[in-house]
Amino acid sequence: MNQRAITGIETGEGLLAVDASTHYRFVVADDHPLFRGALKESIHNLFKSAEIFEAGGFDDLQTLLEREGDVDLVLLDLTMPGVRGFSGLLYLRAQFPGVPVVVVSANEEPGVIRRCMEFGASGFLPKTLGVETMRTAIRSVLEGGVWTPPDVDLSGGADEATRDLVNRLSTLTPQQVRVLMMLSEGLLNKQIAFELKVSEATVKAHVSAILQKLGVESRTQAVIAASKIETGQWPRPAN
Amino acid sequence: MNQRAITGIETGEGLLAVDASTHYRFVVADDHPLFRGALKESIHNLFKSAEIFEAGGFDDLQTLLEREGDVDLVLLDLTMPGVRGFSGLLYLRAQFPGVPVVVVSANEEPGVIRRCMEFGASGFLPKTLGVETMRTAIRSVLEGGVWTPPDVDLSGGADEATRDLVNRLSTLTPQQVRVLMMLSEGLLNKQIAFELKVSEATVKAHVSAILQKLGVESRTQAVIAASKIETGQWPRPAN
DNA sequence: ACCTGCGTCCGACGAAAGAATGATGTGGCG
DNA sequence: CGCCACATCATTCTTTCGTCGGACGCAGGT
Repeated sequence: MNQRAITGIETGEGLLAVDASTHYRFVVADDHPLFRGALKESIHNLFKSAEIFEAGGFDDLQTLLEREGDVDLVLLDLTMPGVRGFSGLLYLRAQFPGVPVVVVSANEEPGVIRRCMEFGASGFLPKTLGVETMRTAIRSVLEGGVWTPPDVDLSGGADEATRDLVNRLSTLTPQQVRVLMMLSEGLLNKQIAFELKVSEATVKAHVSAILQKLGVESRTQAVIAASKIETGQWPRPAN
Repeated sequence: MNQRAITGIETGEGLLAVDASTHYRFVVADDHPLFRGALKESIHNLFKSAEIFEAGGFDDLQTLLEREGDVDLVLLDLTMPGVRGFSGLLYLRAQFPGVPVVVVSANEEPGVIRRCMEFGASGFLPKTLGVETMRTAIRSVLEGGVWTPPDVDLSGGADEATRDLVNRLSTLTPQQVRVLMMLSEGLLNKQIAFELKVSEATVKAHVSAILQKLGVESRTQAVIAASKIETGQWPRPAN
C-alpha cells in the first residue's frame, strides 16, 4: 500500500552517504516558534552543514517547498494553523511526493502514529524524544527508510473500514487531493474552479474521479468519508 | 439558551414528591449488558417500585420511547451503536422534548460534560460514580433540576464558534434534526423523503430551513457544521 | 517510433439541489 | 376563538451537480 521506500534516490546524495558533513536541506514546520527553534538547533548539532528552513504555518510550508524545490526532509507538526489533522500530511504527500515527511507531535497514541505512516509519512518523532534517538531516526529516514518509536505496536489497530478508506485516499492524485480538501470546506465547484484557475468542468471531472475512487455517490458522502479519517472514528478510550 | 428547567411537571408527580415509593419509569440505554444490568440494579435499590426498561441500541431506545410514551428519565450512554456522539442526545431531545435525559459516560472531560448540558441533558453521571452520589443526582433531576459532577468547571471552555453553532442547532425542530442527521449520512433528498414517508418537496422545505437556521449555504456545509459539534474541533490537550 | 496509461483539461446534457411562493391541516395557548 | 408554530405538499425557476465523451501532453514499455 505504501509508496515509500526508494526515497533517498531523489536527493542526489545516494542512499548510503549519510554523514554529518553532507549538505542536507531540512524544513521545520511547527507553529510554536520556541519548539521550532529547539528543533532547528538539534538538527544543527547532528548535521553541521545542514540548511534549515522554517515554516510557522501551512501556507508558509507550501510556498517554501514550491520555491526551494525538493528538500531532503520535512519535519511536520500535525497541529499547525491551517492543517486539519492528517489532511495536511495527505496534502503534502500528494503535492510533493518526492519529499520525505517526518511527523513531529506530542500526541503519541499508537492509532495516530499508525495513521501517519499509512498516509505516507517517513517517520514519527514524539516531541519527548532524546537527541540521540532523534539522530538515529533522522538518519534512518535520510537513508530512505522509515522510523517509528520502537515501543509502539503498529501492526493491528485499524478497523477494516478505516484501513480501506486510507487505501482509497492514497490513490488520489495531487490535484484530486486539493479538490477533496476544498470539498471538505463546503466550497462550490465554481469556487474551487476559481481557486485552482481551471474551468468548472474540470473540477467536476476531478470530483467525479474522487467519488469513484472513494466509492461514494455524492460530494457530501465524500466529505463525510474524508472527515472520518481525521477523527479516526474517535478511538474511544475504554468506556 | 436552554429549555431545560420545568421538566418535572410533565411527570404528573409534581415537583416535590420524590421518594422511594413513587412509581417511576426509567430507561437504561447502554450497549454493554453488564453495565446496563448494574445500573438497573442500582436504580432498583434507590427506587423500589421503579419500572426499568432497557435498550441496547439506539433503535431499541427509540422504539421503546415511542411505545411507552413519556418516561421519567432516560439514562443514556453516549457511545452506543447507532449513535454518533452527541447526535443521539440532540436527536433524543428533539424527538422527545418532554423526557429528561441523563448522560452516563466513562468520559469525564469537562468539554464533553459541558456540551452534553448545552444539548439539553438534565445531568451527567460519570460511570465511576458511587451509589450515594448517584441517588442524589437522580433525585435532583427527577425534581426537575439538573446535576453535574461538583468538581468540574462548566463555565468557560467553549470557543465562540462552537457555542454559536450549538445555539443554532437548538433552534431546529424535531423533524429538522432528523433530516439533518440523514444529510449527515449523505442521503439524497429523495431518499430522505422515502425514509420519512413524505414528499421530496417537504424534505426540500426542511433542508432550506436547516440551511437558514445554521447560517450555511449548502447541504454539504450543513453536514460539516454538524460534524464539528461531535468532535468539538478535537480539543487536544497541550501540544 | 509506436502505443498505452494516466493526469489534466474541457463542453454538453440530464438529474438533483435550493429558493420562492402559496396553500392546507394540526395542535397548543392565551 | 384567533394566533402561531410545525409539518405537509405543489409548482416554478435558477443554480449546482455529476456523468459522458473527448481532447491534449507526458511518461513507460515493446
